[in-house]
Amino acid sequence: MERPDQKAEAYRLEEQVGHLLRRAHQRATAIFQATVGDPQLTPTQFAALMKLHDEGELSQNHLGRLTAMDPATIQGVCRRLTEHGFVETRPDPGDRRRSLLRLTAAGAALIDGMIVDGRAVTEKTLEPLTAEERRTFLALLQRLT
Amino acid sequence: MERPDQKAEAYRLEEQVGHLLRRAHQRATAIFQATVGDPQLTPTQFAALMKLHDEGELSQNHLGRLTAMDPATIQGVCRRLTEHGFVETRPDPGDRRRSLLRLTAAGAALIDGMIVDGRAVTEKTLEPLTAEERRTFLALLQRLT
DNA sequence: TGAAAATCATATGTATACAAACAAACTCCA
DNA sequence: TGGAGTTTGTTTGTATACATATGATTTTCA
Repeated sequence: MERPDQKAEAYRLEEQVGHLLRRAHQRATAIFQATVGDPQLTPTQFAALMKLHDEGELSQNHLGRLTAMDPATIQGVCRRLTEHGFVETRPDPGDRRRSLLRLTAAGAALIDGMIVDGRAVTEKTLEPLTAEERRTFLALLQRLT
Repeated sequence: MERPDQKAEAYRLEEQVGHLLRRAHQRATAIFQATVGDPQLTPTQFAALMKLHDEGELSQNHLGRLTAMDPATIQGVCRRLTEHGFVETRPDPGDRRRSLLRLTAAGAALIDGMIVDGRAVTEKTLEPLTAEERRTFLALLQRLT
């Protein structure tokens, strides 16, 4: 005799973590774009500028590690940020493989004014949850990375 | 006098929901690819096949809504699934704008064998959490979509 | 020291993801 | 009924995201 709880449980796409994470990420990105209406800045570009703001000069791959982008991805992000004039490079004097990336004056001004927007994005994204639920959720989410 | 909790709190990228969701989604995708070693099937392709398995024939945009993909995205996914022989189409007899999508025999066989893998992906992705934490996390995550 | 291994940045190819624009077909309702 | 508005699917363009390959450089260690 099969026990009821041993029977094949339906596979519901809507309950799979991967699918839910994908949708939650889509929503967070949409909120970012709607909130940071000003420039054509994406979440990953914002993350890269923020890290350069905090850390100063960084090599491209190092910046990628700090923002969770692989070398191919961070390369494109940095190229576009450079084209837009928010970032500039100079050769690393101690390692001829590397270039050091840093914010331009325009990039620094942009990111300074956007920290407020960044907080608003997080606030709006977590809006469906209470303060305690937010803490719980963020703590659990951090353990899944 | 400023109260300590009123002072400007540092903006830490590592604590922003959007960034954490992006990283958690990256991890879930990587676990999917490592677990479903068999074919070159992506998470979104898997989701589309699963919905066609559950719902039978669907129009392309309808399938997109059920799997959280916009018309341009689901178009590419369906084109590749058709090219790989997992999906086929016929004209909708009642609406000349639409085509009806359905699984081929190969597609049905593939998805039947992959439901087990799907469960394993969810299991591995949630592995850092206890059973109760998983329930809590999934409940909160569902409310953020 | 000198060869093997690792790292850096780049390049190519594939796959989401979405905005915007479009033509064809359908629905709604005045 | 007939036109306005909507829906369907496609196309173009931009931006992640990653596997894989490559050449230049640096590090490691036998």
